[in-house]
Amino acid sequence: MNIYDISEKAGVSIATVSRVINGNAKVSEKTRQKILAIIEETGYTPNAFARGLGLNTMKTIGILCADCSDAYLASAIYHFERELRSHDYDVILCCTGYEQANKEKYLNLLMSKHVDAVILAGSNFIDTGSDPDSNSYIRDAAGEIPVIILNGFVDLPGVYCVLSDDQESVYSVTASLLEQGATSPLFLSRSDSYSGLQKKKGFIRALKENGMKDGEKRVLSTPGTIEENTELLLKKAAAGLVFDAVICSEDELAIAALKYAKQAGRLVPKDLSIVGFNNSKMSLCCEPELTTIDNRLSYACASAVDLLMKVMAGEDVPGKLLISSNLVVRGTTKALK
Amino acid sequence: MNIYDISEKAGVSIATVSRVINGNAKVSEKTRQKILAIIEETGYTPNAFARGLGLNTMKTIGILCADCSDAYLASAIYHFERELRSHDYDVILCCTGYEQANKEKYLNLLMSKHVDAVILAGSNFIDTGSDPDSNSYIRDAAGEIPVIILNGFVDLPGVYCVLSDDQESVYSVTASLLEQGATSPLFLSRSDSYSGLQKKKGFIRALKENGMKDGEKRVLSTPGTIEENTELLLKKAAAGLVFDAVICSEDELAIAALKYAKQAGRLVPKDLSIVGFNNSKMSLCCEPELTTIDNRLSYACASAVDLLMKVMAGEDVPGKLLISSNLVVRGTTKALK
DNA sequence: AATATGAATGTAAGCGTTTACATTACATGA
DNA sequence: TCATGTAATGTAAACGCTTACATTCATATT
Repeated sequence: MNIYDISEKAGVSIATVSRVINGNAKVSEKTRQKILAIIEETGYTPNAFARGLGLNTMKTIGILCADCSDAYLASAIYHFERELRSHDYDVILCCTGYEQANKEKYLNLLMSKHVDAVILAGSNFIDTGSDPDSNSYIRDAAGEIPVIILNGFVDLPGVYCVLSDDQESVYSVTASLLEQGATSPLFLSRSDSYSGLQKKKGFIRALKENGMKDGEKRVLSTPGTIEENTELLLKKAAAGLVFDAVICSEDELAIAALKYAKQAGRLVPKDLSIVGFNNSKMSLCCEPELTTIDNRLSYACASAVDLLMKVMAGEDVPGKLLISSNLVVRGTTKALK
Repeated sequence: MNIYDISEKAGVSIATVSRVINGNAKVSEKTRQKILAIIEETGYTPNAFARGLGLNTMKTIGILCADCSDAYLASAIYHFERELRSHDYDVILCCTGYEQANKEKYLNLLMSKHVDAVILAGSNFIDTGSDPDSNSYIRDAAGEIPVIILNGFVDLPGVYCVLSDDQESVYSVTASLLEQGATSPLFLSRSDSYSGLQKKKGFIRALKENGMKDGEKRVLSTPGTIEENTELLLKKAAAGLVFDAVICSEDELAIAALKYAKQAGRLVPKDLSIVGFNNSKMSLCCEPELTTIDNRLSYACASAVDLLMKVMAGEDVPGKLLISSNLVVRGTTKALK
């Protein structure tokens, strides 16, 4: 069943059929109805490949992420997918599995499939090192199609970044904690990704403004599982590290902090305050439930798709869109403003 | 840059170039090397649309799920994607958002994109009701391309089901709990999906074999959030429902049970045993950590992809593949065999 | 030396669309 | 009635590949 069959049944040329399918050229109302009826009746769907060949687009967006089973990224993908589909775009998903080499490889693969744009979900796609050419693979892609980055920033033409104001939110919660009497806060971070770095900066800035010069020393960078990080805190404390507040770059780290507190016999939030990040489901699984920073992911994703649609429509849009976060106060801190 | 450019540079015909790209016909080693070198040098990639048109396949698998931000499905998708990509297949992702109408709509959409096969991730795609034609949308799809179902079973030609032995695993843990002295177990289930039903059956069977005829009455079906389910248990207990063990169809329900226990002042696992399902990250976030059933998702996904490759290679494979589960004993039950 | 054989390569016809350009049909005004 | 403009439709080329079939070429066989 192809466009010739339809045109024959309708007694018109294939061009006319194509025109009613694409709805971008004038066709008399009578023939349009007739063709539509036949399409409906036969259940004909245009061949996507041929369409792609002719139009050089398949209405498909590529999403690249490290690991779509990560709660945060999974959520982002869900929102992206639903939002994009409402605009009639498909989603090709690509997970790098945190393998460095896959970033460039899969980005190129997506390009070769002629996706109309690509979304890099997660700040790990940005190299924060000093090599000026480290993000060149992004630049190359952006030269051909729009590139959207979620929670990462790089200033390149054709790259549009949507990020939460991580630095500000960590700064602000740290400042509140200090104001409330905390004297030795700790910052737990998963990695030195772009957003991890921003959060760290916010933490250090808050400390500095409160006369604490040793900010850098109060930052613990650690990958590792919940269990490993619980161990790590126990060890650090045993080794003499003092802390009465832990601000984390992810909820999972905060869970580890909470487990540490249980095992060390410290009372939360009386002796120790804990703040997570992302307002994930995990933050509701523990006792007490986590105070956490909600970076309004679904709003960020919707904004990103909005922005993308504008870019593809040829509109002029800024290369950076900042989304403000909300602090969700629960049981691992005293009341916070 | 197209195949003509390459053929020209190499001084051969486009057929020869095509042959070395596809590697399925004889080309002299000398010309092959020459062409390969030119392809490498120019960075040429064949146009995927034209390729699709010619071959009528795009090496793409569609994955349909209700909600890719659900921890379990997210994990499944991750494993599927990586496994499929290692076989050089792309993944188009489609989330129905639990909307009934989207199941058929998106399945058809995937078909119209000429995916080579489709994976239905999650048992919610199977209608367990009595309408004999309720799964006809699956049959229609399976008439054209292979359909893989994860954790659901329906006996139709062209449909291949990979499922964990949910009934057996719930039966077995329930039996162990009873043997250990539990007298009034409860089963918490999210929904009457195919796999939910199997789990329920296992629970009821274990009860019956231990002389308890009121199995059905000891099953609580509940959607709802952690908070709502905590409330539900508090209310039921207040209304006189007695239970000393809770077996859940998902870890999240077990978290609710744990929260109920905390609020009701019941000791876990001394007064109350709790068993979750899926061995998700959530099961590690609480105190004590959850005893849970690990249905070996990554193995199931790998097996499913294996099976799919065989189907597409024309091999004869069974329509049902059962994956055995493992019980992971942690802190919410006493030692279990 | 003539011929058969088979490997390597080329030719050209699809695959199913879109769309620029050509054509037709029809209404309008002179 | 005829030229003119416009709306509706048709024709055919293009998109970039795959592949059946045709051709060439080198080698082996007689």
